[in-house]
Amino acid sequence: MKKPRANSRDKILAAAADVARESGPGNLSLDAVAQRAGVSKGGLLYNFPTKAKLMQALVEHHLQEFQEALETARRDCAQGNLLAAYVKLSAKKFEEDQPPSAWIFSAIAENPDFLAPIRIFQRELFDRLKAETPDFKALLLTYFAVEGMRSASLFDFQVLSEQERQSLVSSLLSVARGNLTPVPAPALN
Amino acid sequence: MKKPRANSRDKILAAAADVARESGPGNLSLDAVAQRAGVSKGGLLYNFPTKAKLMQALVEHHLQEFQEALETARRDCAQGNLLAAYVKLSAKKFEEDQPPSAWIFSAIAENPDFLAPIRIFQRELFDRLKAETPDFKALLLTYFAVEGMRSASLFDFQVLSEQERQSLVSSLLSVARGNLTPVPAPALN
DNA sequence: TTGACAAGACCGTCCAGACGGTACAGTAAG
DNA sequence: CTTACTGTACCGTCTGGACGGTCTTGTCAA
Repeated sequence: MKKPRANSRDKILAAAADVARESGPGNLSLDAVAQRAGVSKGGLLYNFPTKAKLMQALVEHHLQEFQEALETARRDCAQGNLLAAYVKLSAKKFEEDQPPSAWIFSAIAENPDFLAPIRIFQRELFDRLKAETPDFKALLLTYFAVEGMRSASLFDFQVLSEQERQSLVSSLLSVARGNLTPVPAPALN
Repeated sequence: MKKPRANSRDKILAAAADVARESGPGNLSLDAVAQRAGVSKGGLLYNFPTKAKLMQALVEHHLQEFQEALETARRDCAQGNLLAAYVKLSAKKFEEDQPPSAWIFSAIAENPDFLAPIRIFQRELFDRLKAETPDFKALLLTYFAVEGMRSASLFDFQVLSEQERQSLVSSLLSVARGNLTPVPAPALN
């Protein structure tokens, strides 16, 4: 709880993600992470006493970040439409050239149980969407199409052109806003 | 040309998938695979001279299998609708309780380049779909929703109930068959 | 028919290197 | 004095894979 020299934890987390991307998810070694973070191995193990803890922190850090971004995006979104915010935020992430995604595979390789927090997150998010979205079928379509795009970006399948992707995103947004199918009432806040 | 004792290659491939699922994708060792396949390590290395070759074979085997299943599904499908066949085949795979998917993570952990054949496959499939599907927007929606479901099944995110999944699949099928918007009417067939 | 030979298919062992983690002494800052 | 490290040395384990030997099967001349 005292002050770290510089914020070592965050540096290490970022370094871990970098190493995973550059050396491949299966070659994430503690030595490499320490070196990359500009930290001694002792220092690394001081912050994360075990590799598993590092992975766990990586997952939790990412989830927290996404959560906050989602809340922000929602505020910026018309009528606080959660589904639309989700689509928009996800689309923005897919545009980034350097997907910081490889670390996930490292975590899975280390131990598939590290997916559990993500599972919970995903489930809760979907439940919220279910509660807030009037047209359930539209939700299903939109949500899974977004997940499909996420999957494509994760595995680096570049199937769509820039143009096509934008077209898809705007389709999704209009479905999310309830335009494609007859909708009983606009989402109330 | 010559006769293998029993079909060792296939046994090894299956064993590798099993071990990946049971021991975790990061713990796929040659010894474990050999033991599981009822083959000595030497015998394993004879069939697949390196671990990388094993992984490659795993990927190619799977791709070939999927390709054949898709062609079959298409023949069984009304009007040879490729998109509908794709939806149906994928939906069938998602229903299987025991997703043989973990081996993919092993391959990625070993070397992310093993995704390349899958990328090519995906791209070619999408091009075929593009050529054969009149409504491009409907294709985008359907294709990525299917990929989203595949992703969910791969990571074992069980967000949907049985009922909900069937509802989504039938929505997708009706979109695939050329009904412009997702339709509330129950799909036949 | 038989025996010799070659090649294919597989076994079992050994090893060098990598990796996670420990231990511990030192040190700069607050 | 405590916190937050650095740096070095070290240990035990696991793993890919090289290697040499063995068993099986097919071929073909005598």
